[in-house]
Amino acid sequence: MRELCLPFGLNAEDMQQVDTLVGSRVKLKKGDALYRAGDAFQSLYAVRLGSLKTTVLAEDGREQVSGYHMLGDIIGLDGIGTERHGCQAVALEDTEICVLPFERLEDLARAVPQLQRNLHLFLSREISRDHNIMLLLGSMRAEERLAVFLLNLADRYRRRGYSSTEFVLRMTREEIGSHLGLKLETVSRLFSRFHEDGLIQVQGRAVKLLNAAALKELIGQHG
Amino acid sequence: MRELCLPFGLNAEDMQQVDTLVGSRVKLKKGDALYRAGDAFQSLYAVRLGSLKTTVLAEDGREQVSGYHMLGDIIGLDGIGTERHGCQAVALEDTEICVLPFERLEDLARAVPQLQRNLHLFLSREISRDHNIMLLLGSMRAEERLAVFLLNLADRYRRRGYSSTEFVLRMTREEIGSHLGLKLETVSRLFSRFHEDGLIQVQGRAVKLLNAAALKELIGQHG
DNA sequence: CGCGCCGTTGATATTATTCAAGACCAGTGG
DNA sequence: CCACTGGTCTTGAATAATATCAACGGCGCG
Repeated sequence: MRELCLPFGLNAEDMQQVDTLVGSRVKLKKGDALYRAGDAFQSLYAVRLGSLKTTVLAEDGREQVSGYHMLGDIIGLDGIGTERHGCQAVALEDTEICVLPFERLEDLARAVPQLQRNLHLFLSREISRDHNIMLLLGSMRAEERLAVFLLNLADRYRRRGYSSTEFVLRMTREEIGSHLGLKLETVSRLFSRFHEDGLIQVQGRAVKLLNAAALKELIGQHG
Repeated sequence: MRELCLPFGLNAEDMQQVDTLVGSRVKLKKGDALYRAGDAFQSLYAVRLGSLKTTVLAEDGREQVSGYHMLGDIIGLDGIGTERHGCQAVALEDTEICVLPFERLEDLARAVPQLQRNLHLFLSREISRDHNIMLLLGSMRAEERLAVFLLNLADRYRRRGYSSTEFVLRMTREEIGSHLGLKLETVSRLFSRFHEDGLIQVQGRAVKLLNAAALKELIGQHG
């Protein structure tokens, strides 16, 4: 956990300080909201166990999954600027969260340069991540989008020490579609097609990547 | 400028410190790159005059306009996490930039809480902005996208004291399309349609909003 | 004046959505 | 134990939205 999260690279002394930061732990059941759009922003949250989706809401009620978050991810970063959360975070399974009160985090960041650096890294990476999703949504075909999604997921599991070729999706087809700017039927069809083509094996939410190289090749083949 | 930018809300004393931060000024001509994808990250940049587009690059060479930036905007935020700029910034007209060396900015932010706060605000707002673009790209129809784009532009001009109803686009149809996930022909057709429908007046890049309310209504009407 | 880039518009093709029906699956209560 | 239910997933056929291809007009600049 430490390796992935904010305290990365801190010495023992600083670490002690950071330990005082963690306000509390929260346990969520599947479907519980960690925060909702419009809630006052007070804290960032680190995922300790389980996974969540975050969704952006449009004024007209439209909703889009903006991210899928697992162990070590920091969420709530978009709330800093607006004092209100602009999106919603909902647990996809039983999940545990560390609450990081943001004012204390800012105070501590002034005292501990490495922590400041890490905070900036996380903020900036979120921006890069979002840019990549924009690229995906704006210029990729449906097929490519799903391939990117699967490979990205595989990579994140790998980094956390899980199998990168075999995993169980925590999202429904609809949630995946919402994240990728596609309809659930399209996602379903693509899974079937990938399966037929021998790229993956799919049974409901259980996915096995059979030919990651071919999935990678798929990306970059414009319509 | 100060109102919009990082030093917002600082007292005179702190302001003096911040003044020492600005490393240098850069002048760009139309088409010049402020930085390119892959360049080492060292500084953030504040737009003093003119405008730029930033573009994300995919591995396969695909390119997408990720943002359009004007007076007071801070760009380069995505480079912090990766040590390399993940995107490219190109001037759309003659443009002047303040260079803000990031290490010094971090040092100063530890000393000046309000500056730290502002930096976090900018980072977080960029995230919110990106989430909104994701929503646009993932769930809006072409028509809605252009309406959002125009209204957003109008709002930004308004805040800067320019006319919010009459302005000259600095981007080509292709660049607008790239930003909105559309082809240039589609953008052109939409401009024509909005014109026919009396929503806007358009002549090349000169745009006049005739009925902003109707444009707003347009948003939220799903396919 | 001529060249190149930009923008417009039409006809056609493609892609993804919509609508619709049914299968599957887990949990629930009889 | 089984039928029932609601949510999820799959698949097909028809449809709508946007992309592609292509031609041309205009404008600015050397």
